[in-house]
Amino acid sequence: MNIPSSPSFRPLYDQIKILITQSLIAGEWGPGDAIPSEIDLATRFKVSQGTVRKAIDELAAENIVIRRQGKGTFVASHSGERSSTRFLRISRDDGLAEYPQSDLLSVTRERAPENTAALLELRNGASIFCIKRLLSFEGKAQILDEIHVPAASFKGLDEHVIRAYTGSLYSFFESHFGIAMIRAEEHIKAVLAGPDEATHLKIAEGIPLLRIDRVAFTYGDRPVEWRRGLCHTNQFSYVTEMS
Amino acid sequence: MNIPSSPSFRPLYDQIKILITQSLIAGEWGPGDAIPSEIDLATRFKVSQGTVRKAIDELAAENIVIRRQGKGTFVASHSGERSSTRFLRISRDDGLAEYPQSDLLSVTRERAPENTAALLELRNGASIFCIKRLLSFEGKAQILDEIHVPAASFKGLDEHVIRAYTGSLYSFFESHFGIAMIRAEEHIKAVLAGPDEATHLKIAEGIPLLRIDRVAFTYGDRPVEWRRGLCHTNQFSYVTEMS
DNA sequence: GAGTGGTCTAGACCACCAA
DNA sequence: TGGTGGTCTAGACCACTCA
Repeated sequence: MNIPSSPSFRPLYDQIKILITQSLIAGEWGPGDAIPSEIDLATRFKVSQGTVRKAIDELAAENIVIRRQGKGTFVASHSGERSSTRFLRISRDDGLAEYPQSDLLSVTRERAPENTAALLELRNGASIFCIKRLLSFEGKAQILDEIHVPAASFKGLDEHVIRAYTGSLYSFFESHFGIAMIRAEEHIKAVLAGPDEATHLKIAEGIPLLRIDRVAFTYGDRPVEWRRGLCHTNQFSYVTEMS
Repeated sequence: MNIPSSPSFRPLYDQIKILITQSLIAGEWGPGDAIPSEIDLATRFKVSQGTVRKAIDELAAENIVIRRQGKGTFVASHSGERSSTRFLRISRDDGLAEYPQSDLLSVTRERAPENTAALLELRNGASIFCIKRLLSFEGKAQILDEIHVPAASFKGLDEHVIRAYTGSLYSFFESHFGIAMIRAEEHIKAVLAGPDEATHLKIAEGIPLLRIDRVAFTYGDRPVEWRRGLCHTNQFSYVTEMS
């Protein structure tokens, strides 16, 4: 009879992966920073380089970390021209990529209603910030966003700090609150433009829009943002790939 | 083993990966089949098991092949309850998963117009099949599909063969034409239901719908299907994940 | 128990980058 | 030139499956 020493087998590299993730949660290395070299981590954790390598390989596959041959391994970030478009799935039908301009409409503090609280794993009525903004491509308004984040994690957020920042919202979240978005789930429906959307997107009521609901997660799969985007898709499409 | 240094460096495992892919294209192993064991492939290609392993790891990451510990490595297939939903991103808001029922509307032979030909990499006017069908969840029509495939690759396709088959369309393509879909790109817009959609989906004209355009690819990134789905999203959503 | 994929190691060497 | 990630090997052993 073989009694398994532990209820479930856990490979070494998986444990290493967890340890690295914990260091990321603890903020030992922030977005954009280099993490220690494979050899350093191998000696720190007392395993072979190959084992550390496999752990980092998986983190890289999840876009939590980025490898650069000859330079090192870096914590993924939403800063920089390339990475700022990482979570932006809307693109022009003619394929020309362009980063949208963001116009802030309002920042308010609210109490989380039931469904918002559930999605962000907060208690009902918890304090949240609600950011409304308009994304425009080539000066034409295309997306009306309503973004909700827990106030507890984003202390000090207000209209002025956001306006003072140039760059993507997630890049702003990283640099001001140390919160890195690493994964997101989206649920998409087709809806009709109401009065509010019609005004901001400068279209007629009744025009069809994509309603894109997103929950975004940080390290440890902790949900930290819920947003709803209403997107005018006359010259734009939501692009996905699957395999 | 000595690799001659060529203008661009190509790792051994990458070459192995290409060789395996070529065997898949040649039909040496079909969907659902087991491919040779890592050791067998290692001796066949005269490399170490670790190198074959890395090649297969990548193929597995792309869902081209599926590893099963203790059993072997198998060519990915759309047959079977689990895999038939692999490319279906529409799901009920309440989370209950259910495989839709398909009602065939028509199968016609047509000449590819310019844009269809371009997407499928055919010459203008090439012969294609056009399949129209209705997908229903719990008896309620939700998606109106129009599917285009090159006639040259799907010889003998007609209404009767499709009707005689029970199972997903991609499963049918695999078993009857040996064509396995391994990757797809989708472009999504919001549109209004026209007369045709209204009739089939039993809704009023002007109801907002998702218009989902897909190009699907086989081994070697060869496009073999273009489809447009019009989807009623009252109780359903298109679900995606990103990282 | 034989065969498969999965883990882990140790070591050699290559490609890339920066100083 | 030294450090980093990337490749490749050979071998030992573990976990899983099935006959």
